[in-house]
Amino acid sequence: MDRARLLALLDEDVLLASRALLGWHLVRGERRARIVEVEAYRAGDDPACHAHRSRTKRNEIMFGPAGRAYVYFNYGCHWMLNVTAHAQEEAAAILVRAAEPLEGLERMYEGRPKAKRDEDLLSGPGKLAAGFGITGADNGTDLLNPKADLRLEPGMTPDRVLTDSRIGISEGIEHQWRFLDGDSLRWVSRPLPPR
DNA sequence: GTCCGGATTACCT
DNA sequence: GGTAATCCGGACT
Repeated sequence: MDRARLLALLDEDVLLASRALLGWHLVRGERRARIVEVEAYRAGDDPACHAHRSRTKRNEIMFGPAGRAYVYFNYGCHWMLNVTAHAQEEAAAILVRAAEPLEGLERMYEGRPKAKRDEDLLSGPGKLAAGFGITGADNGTDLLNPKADLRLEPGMTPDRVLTDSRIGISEGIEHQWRFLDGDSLRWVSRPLPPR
């Protein structure tokens, strides 16, 4: 999976792109982590998506090109990192929920001073943003540009992908649009429910 | 394991 | 001016 292939998937189908995004590396300076958990959101048939109701100042990045960072603040204390998908009217995004720290863990602990174990560093969307120092200033970054400060790089594709309902929403819970690397469950934001 | 406060943004009335 | 928001961390049991 190279950048061109991921970008094509982002333009075509946010659900396939979400699966494909698992295993990619999120890189900033000396910090590097492998994405192990994501969620898909899309405007057309998904009331949980910020772009479902209307285009606003907050969500307008989602209406632009695919592969950009959509960063927003919520609950008064947490930044969230999304990757935009689709194009133009078909607004969609992929929320990056958790990653396995690979390099630059000392820098991640600086952003997450209360973390006690490596598993606490990036195991949640707010934690991940804090560990990478992601804020609204990163909104709109082209994550597939190899020269970008914050970017995506190809990594090891998971052998098996698990699905679940998305977390923290009230509508659209019937969709199994949470995707996890089945062999990296120690790094995810919350365990899968028993089934 | 469960509960509960947090403190900002931007959308809406 | 009100409120809801793709949640986290600390304090408990």
